[in-house]
Amino acid sequence: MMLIDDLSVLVGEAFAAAGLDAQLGKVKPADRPDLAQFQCNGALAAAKIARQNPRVLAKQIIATLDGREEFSSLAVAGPGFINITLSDDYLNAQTNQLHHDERLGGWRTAASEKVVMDYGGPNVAKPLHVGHLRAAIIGESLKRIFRFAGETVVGDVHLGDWGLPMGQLITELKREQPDLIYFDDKSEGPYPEAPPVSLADLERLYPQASAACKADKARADEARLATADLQKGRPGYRALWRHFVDLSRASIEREYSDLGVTFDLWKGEAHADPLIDAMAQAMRAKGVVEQSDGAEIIRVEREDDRKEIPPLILFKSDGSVLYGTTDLATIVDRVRSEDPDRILYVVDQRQSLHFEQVFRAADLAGIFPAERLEHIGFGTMNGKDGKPFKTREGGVLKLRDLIDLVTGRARERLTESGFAEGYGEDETAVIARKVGVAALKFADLSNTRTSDYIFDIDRFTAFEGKTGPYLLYANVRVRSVLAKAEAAGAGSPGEIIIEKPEERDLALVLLSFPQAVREAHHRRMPHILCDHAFLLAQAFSKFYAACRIADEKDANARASRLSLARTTGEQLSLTLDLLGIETPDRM
RNA sequence: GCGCCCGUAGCUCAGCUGGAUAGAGCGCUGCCCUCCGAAGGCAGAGGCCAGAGGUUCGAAUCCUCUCGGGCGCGCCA
Repeated sequence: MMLIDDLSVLVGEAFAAAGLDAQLGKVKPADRPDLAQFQCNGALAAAKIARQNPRVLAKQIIATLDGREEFSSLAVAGPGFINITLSDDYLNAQTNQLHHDERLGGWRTAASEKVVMDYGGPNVAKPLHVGHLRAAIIGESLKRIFRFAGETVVGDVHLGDWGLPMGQLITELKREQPDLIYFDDKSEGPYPEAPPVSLADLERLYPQASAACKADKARADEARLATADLQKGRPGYRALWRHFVDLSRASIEREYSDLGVTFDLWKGEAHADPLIDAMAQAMRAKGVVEQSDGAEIIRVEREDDRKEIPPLILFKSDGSVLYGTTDLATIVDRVRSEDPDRILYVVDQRQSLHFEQVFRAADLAGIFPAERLEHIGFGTMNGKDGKPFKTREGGVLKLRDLIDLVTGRARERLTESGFAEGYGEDETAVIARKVGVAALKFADLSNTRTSDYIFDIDRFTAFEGKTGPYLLYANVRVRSVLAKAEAAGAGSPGEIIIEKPEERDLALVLLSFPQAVREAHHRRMPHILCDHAFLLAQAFSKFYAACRIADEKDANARASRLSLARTTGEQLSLTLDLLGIETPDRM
């Protein structure tokens, strides 16, 4: 069910009856809510094609529709807009239907697909930082939206566990503890079960190594060599690497989980490694691989390219692989183990050229069709100076610190407002975390996915206005009023009969939910659902301010409003859930 | 150099498959709790949609150019 489609069909039939394209009957919410609820601009377009007066055409369309029970008013306005207002009977019927729908009107795709979604990309030995935030929360939301829309989704973290950083770690550790058995080139194991380092060591070693390699070419070469050895299977290095990965994974998983982000697969670049040789063989046999300066490359440029697309390097001149190679092999792995219809990469927009190369190479090699590989790029989080965000000390802000910060602010706010009085320490802590994380996620998700935005800590921890906490607050008030009604024996929710303008507006927002889901899914844009959640919470707040609910004297009105409130609460929590935002029962 | 993205209210952002008076939040000025949670509601001030051309009955939206900002461009990930 989708109100706007039903209306479009009706109006489209009127256009068809006039000998015009039914597509012209497309109805959308009115730009001028003071004049109507919906509008159709088709007469203007039709007039252009048919070389007729748009107002005359619009009148003709209206004449066909006039008298239908769906409408209370149809009018021509301005140059030829058709303004549409629904009859309350029709609106009541639609709203009651939505109220009884298990999916609250939620849209579902007609052609369900199996989708692998890649929205992780954390690196071994590096704690998550704000740079991982967007991928994680946009990906988590898209996963939920896709699933709600009826797709089958497999989320994969795609751990960065196989590149040069691994060689850097190995060589750095070797400098500190050269006597470890892992570095003995005569040893083939077995190696100790316990890791030779702690997580803290790892997080210290990596930046140390990275800086050293940048400063000193010899160190960089050494790390490159170690990377190549690791990839070739040197036993000591493999054993050491296993420890690194295991240590990191546990910590990374915990941090994602604090954000409410989960993955179905915890594979990494290394999983694809064993597939590389056979893949390369097949590619060579297919004739898509060339030699160039000692490296093996795949040329992916095309005649009609507007820019130069560099070739994808399959093997470097020293024989080791790059992330393009592992990305390709990862597609091979995903095809084998998941057999997906589509693969989505939720990765920073700046990687777009890389993905273009990988997608083309995959297509050329017959691994997977490029049109079913999508780079869901997102904008960079910048500081107030417009450059990628850095802390005052110039470092990257760790996700853990950010979560602690917003949770702390939420906690302060909770105590000063007196909301959490008498809730007990455990519950208060849980609420503070939910409120803080909701603020964080909503602030990020409500930006258009593809655009860069300014990371402003005050905005991320704001609790008024268009924020996560405002939505949680609205949701909590719905629950609260319903609980009060029940406690007071106010009867149960009944048939929705709209009387006041605030009720009408709320109903219209409720009925726009399916569109929001369809649009968010179609464009892979969670911010569309953020807007819906905000509009819904706002419409509810106005309704709540204007109408008595639990203590309304008239029993029919009370039952109707209880239904409206309940439906609003359900749809609001559902929408928040699709955004990956947890809702406390009270706060 | 080539290519991509962006420039909308004091600030942060929507709107961009062309359509009426360009929206929201924050901030600012007022008002509203003897009434279901004021993290709320109501009202107000605030914009030549970077600039210049063009297409069109109609442009924030499409095209061209200019200015300003960001990003990417074969052996890092």
